[in-house]
Amino acid sequence: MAKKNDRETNRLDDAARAGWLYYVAGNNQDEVAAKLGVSRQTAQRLVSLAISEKLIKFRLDHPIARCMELSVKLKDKFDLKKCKVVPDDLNPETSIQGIPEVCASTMEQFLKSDEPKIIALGTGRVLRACIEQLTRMDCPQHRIVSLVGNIAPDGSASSYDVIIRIADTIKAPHYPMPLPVIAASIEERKVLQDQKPIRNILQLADQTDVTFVGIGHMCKDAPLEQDGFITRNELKSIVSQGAVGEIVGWIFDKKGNIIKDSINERVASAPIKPDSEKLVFGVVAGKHKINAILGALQGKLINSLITNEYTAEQLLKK
Amino acid sequence: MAKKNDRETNRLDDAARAGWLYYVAGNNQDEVAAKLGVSRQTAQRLVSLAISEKLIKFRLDHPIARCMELSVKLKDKFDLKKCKVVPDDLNPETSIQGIPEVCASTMEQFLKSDEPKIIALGTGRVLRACIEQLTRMDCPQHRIVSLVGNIAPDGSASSYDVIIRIADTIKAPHYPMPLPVIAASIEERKVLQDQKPIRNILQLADQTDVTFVGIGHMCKDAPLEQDGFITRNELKSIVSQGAVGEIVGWIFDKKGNIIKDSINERVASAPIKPDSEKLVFGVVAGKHKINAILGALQGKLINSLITNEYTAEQLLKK
DNA sequence: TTAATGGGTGAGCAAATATTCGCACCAAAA
DNA sequence: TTTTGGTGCGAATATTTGCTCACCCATTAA
Repeated sequence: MAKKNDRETNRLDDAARAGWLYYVAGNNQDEVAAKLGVSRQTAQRLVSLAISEKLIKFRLDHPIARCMELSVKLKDKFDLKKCKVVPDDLNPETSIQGIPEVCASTMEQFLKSDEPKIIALGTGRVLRACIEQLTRMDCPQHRIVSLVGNIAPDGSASSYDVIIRIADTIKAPHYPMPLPVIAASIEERKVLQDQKPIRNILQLADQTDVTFVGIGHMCKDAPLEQDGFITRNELKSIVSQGAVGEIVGWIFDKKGNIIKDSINERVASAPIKPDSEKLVFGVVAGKHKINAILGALQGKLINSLITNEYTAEQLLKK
Repeated sequence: MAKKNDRETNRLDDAARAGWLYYVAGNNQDEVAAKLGVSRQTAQRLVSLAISEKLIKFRLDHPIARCMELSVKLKDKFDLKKCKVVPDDLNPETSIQGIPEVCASTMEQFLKSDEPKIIALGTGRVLRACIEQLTRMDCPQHRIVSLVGNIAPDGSASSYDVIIRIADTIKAPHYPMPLPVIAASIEERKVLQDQKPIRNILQLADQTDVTFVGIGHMCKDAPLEQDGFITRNELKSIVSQGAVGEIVGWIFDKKGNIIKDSINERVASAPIKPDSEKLVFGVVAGKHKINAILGALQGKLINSLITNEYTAEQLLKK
């Protein structure tokens, strides 16, 4: 017994030595092998043993390290396909500092592809900031489709519509949706959506390869209300039914279920499919968005996330 | 200016990310590249940037780590060819715990070689313990030679002679030195050493490829006195001349110079050559040995060291 | 405007590292 | 004693990594 223990300990000692020589002293495995008087293969085994036995630890001295950790934890906890966490700056509770840059570079990864892709976008302040960070490029192979109407209640084009803006930057065929976000009635929605071009767009939206959406909160200063798509009373009513957030107009509860309500019945946006096979990025951060994000994650309305440290930490606390 | 700064910061951020993904998350460089949206080459550059910028730190969670550090420092400070430091256990001030094993495995490295080698050994408690740790093997290609006489003043063979013991274990031709450590007079030494076989042995000792010796201290309980090779008065006398230690009977001062004294003139051991090209291991540890070791190191009587953490630390303090 | 400069890039190759496989060894069980 | 399961080894092989080189592109100086 003691013998066996001894032998194991010795092996671990050697592993530690090998790990030290390899990582700390910067020897290669041949040198490690020579210094330890063993074959190179054995040295390699010892090094990998040192790693697998956690004798050797890697530590990253950089603020980014925390973000990477959070990202992995979020992926784990919410079963995300992708997750990026940007470092906090000042006011991480309210600022989206840094997110647009990361979102833009994520988008660019897809845009750089030669293979034609359909990219779907929501609207909102965050996405708007994101596309402003995109670098100019020629992407005639891709199609950009809007999931959500761009017509404000007063008839003007929504100033947060992103499709028009992105068109300049990346020179791709683009498909804005000339509809209000929320129709006046169920009938109106039906008529509007039955238009041939709109049907076309909806069909495109159904085939999307990757989606980027913001997430709206439903408490005070809800974007839907702020932009005049719903009234304060409608807001109160739907919140009383459990609404915590909204994606391209679809209002959901804390489980991520779309609430059956007269508002949702009039939403003219493309439908959102829970648990999509394709990447669906939520691009969102902030204290007042936490519950909305949690809902979206619960219902798998999104399967990827771009957020900041603060928000990531809050999400992990729940 | 700010722009350039930003770009550099971003690059470091990416390097940190790459380093994290590579070392902490265990991705390979292709995966890192994919996740960062860059080419593999770029990912590789980022990873090596993370190393060269010291963003990533390696830490070894194992007692061995400290030993390796000490070993490197000792090598550096005393210009050693080899140095092994074994982890402290209980009573590192007096115990040689662990040293025999390491010394034995060091010896085995040489013994395993197919190329014939001449291996020289001193005597002493530590070396004796070392050869007891040797595993049995057939080494007819090597020759083992003793540097020091094995005859005690009373005519018996010294019980700490290691040559005889090692012969059983490794089945190599061996050359014990049938002499007292210290002759009764200069004339006796000359006569003894002029014997043909002894001359042969001394010549062999001169060609040694690698040497292992203990180091004796000269203060209270000096091994030379304990074993009856010198009297207490002789000890006192030579200590008053600056003696701090002895190797195979040669007594030296704190500079490592062999003291010109009537004792040293009678030492019948093979001469020790300072600053040898070949490896000369001192195998030694303990509080009361520190000054002796320091002397031997100063005079380059040894150029390699096997010791324990405690001793290593003490040596570095001086 | 053009030419030089310098940093970054990908391709391709060489070096280093990881893995797989068959074998030998050892210790516990039969 | 033989068997058996586990473990480590070297050799061969597959994969990964590091390096060099030619090139590109943005910036700067002429």
